[in-house]
Amino acid sequence: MEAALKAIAEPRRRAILRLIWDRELPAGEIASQFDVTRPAISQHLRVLREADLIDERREGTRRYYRTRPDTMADLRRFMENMWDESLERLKFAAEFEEAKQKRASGSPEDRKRRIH
Amino acid sequence: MEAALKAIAEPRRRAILRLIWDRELPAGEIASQFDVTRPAISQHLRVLREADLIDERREGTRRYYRTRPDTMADLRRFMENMWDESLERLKFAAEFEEAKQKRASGSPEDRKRRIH
DNA sequence: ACTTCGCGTAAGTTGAGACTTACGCTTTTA
DNA sequence: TAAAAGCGTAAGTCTCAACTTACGCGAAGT
Repeated sequence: MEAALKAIAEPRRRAILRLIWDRELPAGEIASQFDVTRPAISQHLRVLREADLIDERREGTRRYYRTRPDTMADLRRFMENMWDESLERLKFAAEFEEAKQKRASGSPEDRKRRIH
Repeated sequence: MEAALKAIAEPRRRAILRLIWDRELPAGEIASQFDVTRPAISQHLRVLREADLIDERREGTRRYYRTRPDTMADLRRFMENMWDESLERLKFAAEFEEAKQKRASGSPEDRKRRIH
């Protein structure tokens, strides 16, 4: 997950992922879409593969790559969880503040505490 | 958006975001939660602020920070869009393949093309 | 006014990462 | 079996980023 996050933080790797989302493509054809050398793309493909973001299939001398939907789904879920957690904690914090307000308006002790 | 993605790719910055999700905290208290020096945290806070992921409020000599829910929501939407696009393209590719199959089983020309 | 507090910033170091060129490996083809 | 195709890997360069220590700055206390 950590590896996947860092992998998609790189714009060129996101472009590669988009390129092989709906179809598998040999490394050479992927590289031909970019203005960097083939080894550079090969190294990007390695990063993506080690993050489980793409599959590799060898056929003769060619290597076909394709984006893995399941890991992409994990990534999406991770962001959703991050968001849901934040919402829950916000709700919790709001309730706590409300309770504090009530206590404060009731007791003089709390009123004093609120000053400082 | 690019900046936000790179910002959350760093584990320590995600930890900071979680720390100030439901409450604002002065820089010093944030730094005290980690085993790196205060300037290091200060620099992380700068990255997060420039990515619009946190808000800064100055009060006297203190600076209070808090996570911005709206930018976090943008980030979540970005991942969802990435995912939705992939689904659409997969569906499109599947329909195309199906059509190709039908044509192939009908015409001898296509059958020959399919071999190679 | 002087000091202390709570910070950010400057400058330097170190390691990671995005590239390049050179090379080597495996599979197909002549 | 020799050559070519289609790759990955090694090694080196350069930029960036995550730290460190040293310093500076404005606000608050004394």
